[in-house]
Amino acid sequence: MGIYGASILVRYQVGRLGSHMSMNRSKQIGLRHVALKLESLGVGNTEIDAVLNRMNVVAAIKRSEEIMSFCRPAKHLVVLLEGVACSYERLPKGNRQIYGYHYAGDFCDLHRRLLPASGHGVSIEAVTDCSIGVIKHADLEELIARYPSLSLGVWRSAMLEACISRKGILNTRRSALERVAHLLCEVLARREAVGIKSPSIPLSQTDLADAAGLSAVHINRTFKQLRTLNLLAKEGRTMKVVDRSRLAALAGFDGSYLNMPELLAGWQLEIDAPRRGQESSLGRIGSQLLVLRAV
Amino acid sequence: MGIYGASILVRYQVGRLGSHMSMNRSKQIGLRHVALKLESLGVGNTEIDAVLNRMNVVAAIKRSEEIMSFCRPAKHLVVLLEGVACSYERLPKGNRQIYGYHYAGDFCDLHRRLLPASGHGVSIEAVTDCSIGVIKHADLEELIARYPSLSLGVWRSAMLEACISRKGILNTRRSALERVAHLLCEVLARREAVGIKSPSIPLSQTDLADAAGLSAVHINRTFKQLRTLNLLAKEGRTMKVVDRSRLAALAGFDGSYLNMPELLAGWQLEIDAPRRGQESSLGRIGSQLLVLRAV
DNA sequence: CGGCGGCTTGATTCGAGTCAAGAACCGTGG
DNA sequence: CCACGGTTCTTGACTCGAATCAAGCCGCCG
Repeated sequence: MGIYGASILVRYQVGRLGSHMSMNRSKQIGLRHVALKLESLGVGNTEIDAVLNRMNVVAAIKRSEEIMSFCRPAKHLVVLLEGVACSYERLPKGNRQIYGYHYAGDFCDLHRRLLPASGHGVSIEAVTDCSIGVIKHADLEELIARYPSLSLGVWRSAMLEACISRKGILNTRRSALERVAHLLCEVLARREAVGIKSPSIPLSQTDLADAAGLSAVHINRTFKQLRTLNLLAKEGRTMKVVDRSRLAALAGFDGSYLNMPELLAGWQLEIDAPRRGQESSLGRIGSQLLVLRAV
Repeated sequence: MGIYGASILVRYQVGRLGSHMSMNRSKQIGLRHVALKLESLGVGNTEIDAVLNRMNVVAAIKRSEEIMSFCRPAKHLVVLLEGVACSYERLPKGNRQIYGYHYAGDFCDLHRRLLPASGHGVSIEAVTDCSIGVIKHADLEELIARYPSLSLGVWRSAMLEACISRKGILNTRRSALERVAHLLCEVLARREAVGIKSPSIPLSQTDLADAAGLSAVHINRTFKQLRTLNLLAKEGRTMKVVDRSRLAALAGFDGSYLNMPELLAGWQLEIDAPRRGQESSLGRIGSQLLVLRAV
């Protein structure tokens, strides 16, 4: 694929990089993720190469650090190379709403150049230790002008964000149990897409509460409920998803909106797998719970 | 500006067009809206002309009709020329969630071509009588490849949708009163952007309930409350906004996310206008209400 | 005239938030 | 090794906002 074709200028943020990771390896893995992401957006190999060639800073961000504050005054677009970040906004009360999680390969602040006013108030924070790369807005725009497939790709990427946000809105209409289940399914699916197949979810309950729009206390109770249903289990400090397909069934999760063709097999059709001819009961939580309990 | 420069091929959908409107006039107004929209997205005049030249069907849709079902099998992109539509999705229970309203000049189904799977489940319905135009996906993509400013524009448009959806998520965290106020402010602002300056809102309470994510009953009660606060008034069948700035203050509405530079003067700064030095109380509804009542 | 869709209102239920206190689990430094 | 302060998790009791159920009303159109 020629991903690492040309020489890539990498400058290290002195003293910020975790000492344990090999920089070359880290860089390569990160760039591969960007390449995969672009590929999933329909961008051609030539264009991917061109983008990677312009990416010229890599820095490490520690857990719970603000990512955007790191590169003022925003002449660059930030790309996540490794780790998980989240974009969020704070309500007047202090309360934060997490809009979504970003994974390796994702563009973090597409809005900043295009619609500075619209993105006002949105911040991005590292949920785990992260490494990021940047690309100059001017460079990216030049490439977009040159390569139609790239312009389709970034368009698609923005559209995808919109679709995911819409699903988020839809999700607020569900009960807490379904909502949390849906959120977990989404997180799991997106992690798999970047190659993390572990069923453990490295997010604190507070994080998940802010993402689901529920109070931390109620998230906790919901988890307890999911545990008694044998869908989740404790694993030391973090949660582990025990039964993905039943979790997806409970959530009514259909991952097709995530635009990950290669993953759909595992998720899409399991929703009505458990029962035939009784689909009407699947929609209702009350009876749904009873079914799951009985089995 | 040369909007109507070249000859525009317009074919009428026989028998569907409302007999009372003059087609030429309707067509021109609609196209002007598309031009304004594209302009607000930063698209140049040459490109706007090129897009308008490829738009070649105009049809009328009556209130509460499904717009998407009208043009299968989706080789075209649908553009709203006149009227208001809404995109929505239905929950398993039958319950519908309105994602947002579309106004004259908006693209309705950007996702269908780019991310068919992601947009699955989303429908678009005419809220008032509408007229629509279409443009072939192939044509649009050809233009995008040719004109960088157009590709930035559609990118921006998708991004804008994402930002608006995000605000929608944020909105679900507010109380019903603030939420409804915010929704009304958004509707008002977007209507103004397309030249409708009337303070009356032509949406049924059910529509607003589905958009706000509240039950119709509770929307009604909230309206009553807003009326006793002298923010709203009944005007025959529909609602009329009496005091825009106090409504915006109550909602904590900052319209800048809507990307409408020309409108910001009227909205942006009024939020903390009523009181100085007491900003802390503005965030809290309880006291906020008392303030409003006292005045 | 009747019927129907949208609005209005009351009574009741219930899910989720808030408050508060305790327990388990860090990482840190003595 | 243990003592510590600080998160994060857990649980209970209470409150409250919004959904639901139910009924009556208004205005419209056939």
